[in-house]
Amino acid sequence: MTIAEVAKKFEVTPDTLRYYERIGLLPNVARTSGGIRDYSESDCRWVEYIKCMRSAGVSVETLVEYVALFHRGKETIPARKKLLLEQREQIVARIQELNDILARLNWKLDGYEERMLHYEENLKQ
Amino acid sequence: MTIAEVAKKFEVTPDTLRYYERIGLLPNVARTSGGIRDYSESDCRWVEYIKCMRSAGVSVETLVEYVALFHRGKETIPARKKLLLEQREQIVARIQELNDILARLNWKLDGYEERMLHYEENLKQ
DNA sequence: TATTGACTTGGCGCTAACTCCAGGTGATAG
DNA sequence: CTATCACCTGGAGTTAGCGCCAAGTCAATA
Repeated sequence: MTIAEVAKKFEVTPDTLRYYERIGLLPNVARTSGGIRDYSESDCRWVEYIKCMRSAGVSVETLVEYVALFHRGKETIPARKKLLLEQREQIVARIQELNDILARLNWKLDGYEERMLHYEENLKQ
Repeated sequence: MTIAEVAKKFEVTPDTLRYYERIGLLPNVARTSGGIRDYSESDCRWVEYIKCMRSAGVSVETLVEYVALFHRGKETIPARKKLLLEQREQIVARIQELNDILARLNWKLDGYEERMLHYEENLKQ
């Protein structure tokens, strides 16, 4: 697939794909004889995975580290698992935090319900 | 309270507090005769609220908008409520998104469990 | 009176993660 | 043959949200 096709499919810009390649997040993308990028199925799966993890707030730096470990082979499986576990913990903590804030926001919105009733009551007079 | 006291109490830097004031997020902070900031109880509640909403990912820009509405009085209550409802929706969506990613990460980690068992099995031989 | 030490302002610097641009190349359509 | 068009590279620019620093002021202490 060309860079434009991949970009469209996964809703990223070609610039972002080139950027990811430059920093080592998407290494080994094949080229045609003319030097044009030709993304494989595997590359696409990586793009999808990266998009997913990025949207979870995982930093590009961490993902670069993960990709680097992956390309060093089986011996890095424990290290990769450790990285994933850390990320999971962060996501769990983040969900907890957001739930707490959500509760607070709901409470605040209850207050607004009341105040709006008062306000509208005053308008009637 | 002085800026240093507020900063320590809410775990922000004095620079951040001055920054918030500059952009209109923390308006009307009183000053002593010498020109030194003197935070009121109300100011402190705002700082705490801002910290909370910022940690939920609400942008500084949105908070400035909310604060501006607040200072325009009761007539902006519906508008403020609308802002809060929008923020709630975003947080709910974010929690949903994170839960989905968490599920995927758990699934991936299951795969790592298996692979690590294989790997260790191979080491024994 | 002189020296701290916390505070003041204005403004430049910094990081992450892109985003854009100029100038150049290769394949294809007319 | 040339003109278009998508792609290439290297590098500079952008945005949010602060952080840092110099130079100056003020109140309290030695």
